[in-house]
Amino acid sequence: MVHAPGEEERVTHVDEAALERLRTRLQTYMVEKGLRSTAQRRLIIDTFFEGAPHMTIEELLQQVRGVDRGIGYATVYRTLKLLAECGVASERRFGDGLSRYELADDASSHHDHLICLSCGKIIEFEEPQIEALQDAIAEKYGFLVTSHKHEMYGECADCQRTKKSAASEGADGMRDGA
Amino acid sequence: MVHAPGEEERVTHVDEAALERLRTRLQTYMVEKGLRSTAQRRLIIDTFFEGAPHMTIEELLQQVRGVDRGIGYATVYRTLKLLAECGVASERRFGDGLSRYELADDASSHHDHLICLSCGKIIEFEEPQIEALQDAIAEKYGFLVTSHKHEMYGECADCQRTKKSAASEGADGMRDGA
DNA sequence: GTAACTGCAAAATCTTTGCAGTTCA
DNA sequence: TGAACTGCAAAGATTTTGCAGTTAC
Repeated sequence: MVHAPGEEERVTHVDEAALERLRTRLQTYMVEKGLRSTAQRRLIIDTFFEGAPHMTIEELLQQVRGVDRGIGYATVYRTLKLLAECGVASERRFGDGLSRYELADDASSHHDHLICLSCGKIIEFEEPQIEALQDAIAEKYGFLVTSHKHEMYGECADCQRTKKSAASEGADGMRDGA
Repeated sequence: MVHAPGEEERVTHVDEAALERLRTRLQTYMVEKGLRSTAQRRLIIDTFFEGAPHMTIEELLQQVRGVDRGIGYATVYRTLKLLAECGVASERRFGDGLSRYELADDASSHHDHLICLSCGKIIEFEEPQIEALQDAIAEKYGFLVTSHKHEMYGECADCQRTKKSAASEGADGMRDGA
């Protein structure tokens, strides 16, 4: 769980029932398509379900390699692609060039992101009024929305604080530095 | 201008005064940093300022090569990076793995995007109420927002219509074809 | 038994960088 | 003149793919 230390933890209370639903969906999909359950897949999938909310491929790989040293990039890529295909996971990119995956919105509720460009922290938020306005806009354009992405980039409270105290350390009793 | 044919064209009325401001900002930045104005840069920059709203690097390169066959990828990349550095352009990624650039928000007004996954069309929209809600959320988390991204993915009105008529063609007496 | 899966390494993309020659100021 | 710029090609980074061997069903 990578959440803002001082912040109350919003939104990421994963709903157990929804998690079960996702696992069932995956199960069904795999049976339908004649896909197999291998040790590697189980490990990757479990790690993904239980791990931090916005893991990169790299992070996930490192984590599964902690259990099974021999797992390769390709298997992780292929497995996450499988999860995305059946709607259990969504791929997200936050502009740092890395792909991250998160559980589909059924499990954690509908949410969007605040991303700190200083420390990389990702905070989730939820705002029903924004969702409502979005729907209105889509309707106005006759657009059928299947997914959306709403991200705000900037500096989190902690980093602002750190920067400010670093600045005042620099000299003496002066005020805020630019 | 890549806009929905039937749609009223929103937002992309570029404000000439703002455009001038951006050119001035660029000019100032280049002088400050001791950067030079070369024929290639001028061509790329003009093409970018006058071209379609969300060009990819590839598209921009093709367009400038129409004028000067010898321009290389690296120069386009470097020039757009320069524009982004001085706040004249912003890089955007819409999930197809390509970088696109658009003029900074000073020129066209604050806006966000509807992206059609069927035909790739990008529609811009503007919704002050959403901006206001965003600000409220950022404040709640003590977050200092420097930029944001709000995208809705789905199927545009045209593509829905096309798909529907394709479906009814399959059967009997259908109506309008796209 | 066989079709799906795995790991590896090679390939494919997109973007950045190093270099030698060119050009703006 | 000389630092900045350009084009090319090589290098990087991330993701995908081909293949030969392995394994689930």
